[in-house]
Amino acid sequence: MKRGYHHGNLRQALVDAALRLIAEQGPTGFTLSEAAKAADVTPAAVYRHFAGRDDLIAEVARQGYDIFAALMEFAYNAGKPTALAAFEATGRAYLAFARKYPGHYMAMFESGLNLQAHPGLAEVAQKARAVLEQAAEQLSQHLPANKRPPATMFSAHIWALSHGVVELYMRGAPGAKSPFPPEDLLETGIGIYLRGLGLLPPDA
Amino acid sequence: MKRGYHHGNLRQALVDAALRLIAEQGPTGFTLSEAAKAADVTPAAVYRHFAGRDDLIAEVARQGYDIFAALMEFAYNAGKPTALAAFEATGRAYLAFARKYPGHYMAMFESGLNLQAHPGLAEVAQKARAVLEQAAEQLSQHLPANKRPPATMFSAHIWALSHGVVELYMRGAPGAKSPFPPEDLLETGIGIYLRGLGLLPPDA
DNA sequence: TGTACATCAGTGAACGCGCGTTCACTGATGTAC
DNA sequence: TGTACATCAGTGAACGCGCGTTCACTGATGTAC
Repeated sequence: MKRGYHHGNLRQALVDAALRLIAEQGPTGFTLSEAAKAADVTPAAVYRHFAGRDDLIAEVARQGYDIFAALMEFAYNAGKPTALAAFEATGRAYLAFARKYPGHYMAMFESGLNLQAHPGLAEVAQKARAVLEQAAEQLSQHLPANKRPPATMFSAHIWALSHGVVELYMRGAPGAKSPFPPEDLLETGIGIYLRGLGLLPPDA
Repeated sequence: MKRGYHHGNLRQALVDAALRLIAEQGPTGFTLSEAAKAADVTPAAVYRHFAGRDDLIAEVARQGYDIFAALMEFAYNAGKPTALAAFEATGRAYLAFARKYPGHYMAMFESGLNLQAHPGLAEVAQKARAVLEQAAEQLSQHLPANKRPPATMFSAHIWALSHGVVELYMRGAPGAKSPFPPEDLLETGIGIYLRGLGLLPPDA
């Protein structure tokens, strides 16, 4: 494990330590000093790689959005050629991401950091959002134009439902336990929603 | 404003100060010392009325659940005799509560406090939840028994959607701005969902 | 291959700060007579 | 109504702590010759 005086890749080691700490204690419980200690390094060393605490969290979020966008993109492509299958796959991918990358997810959605304040963060966040919007756009082509809701509203509904399921039913949740597996909850919820749009047969 | 040496109702004054601070800075940014200062009192005085910082937050949440349950109950009753109207009214009430009582809302859903750790908190939370579940139960009576989802799943969907809308589209949101008014987003989302359940005509 | 030197990643000590919490206290308030 | 006294809400000082951040430094690494 001895890597000599210089660390080798301290920057990413700090990100990884931050990820673990954020997943364990939430983004606000996370401290720069702890992350430094976890990486076997003095707190001051962090400043060789990041402007400060917020900048480290922002980098975690940035990597999160990257992974997230890639995952959504992959799910979307895997679901093609059916617009419906592609759309449903992105919904599942949302939850899978939240489960598999809790530290990233928290840094992205629960740290309260300002997307505009960190260069590049807003763009990569928008890129992730765009995948879902594209899936919604394609799917809404299957609706008669007159009763077609805007695709952005469409995807906002799904995004909100997914986020709500994660926050309320996937976390160790405040005291209560989930009545249903989050995955089932989202799956059925999206199913009912799509039926309501006329994209699934009423008796499916 | 002089109320003499004794404060009069310091307990509630501290709760009110906490509410304002939590609404402004989030539940984790909130400090006991600031709350004390806002109530024109020494930090130590807080300990005459609360066991500590967490206990004060818990009391804010407790009062929040009380108001929340009352609001939901009122909306539910005002929507009767139609099960559908009653149900939709509770959805609107959820958002109205989040908007009108942001400090309470944050203490309840974003402070990460353990419902079980504070006596009475779990009960009052359950009471609030029960109102929505009751509305869902009644509404699901209008569905053929064979294709009726469990009412708890039903209400979980609506709860998740509502919470997601609040977190993602009602807050000053991380950098982005909402594409739609949150109220519209929830209204249309619930509408589509109910149509999917067969509780609204397909062309409504 | 060997030497001199520049670079710069990480050190270690220190800082000022605000936090939650404790403690012995004081003096306004309420009550008993 | 007046006096003596018990209560207890709020004071003020102090504590230990961990935080984010700064600074002059050191010594391992990489490069030029």
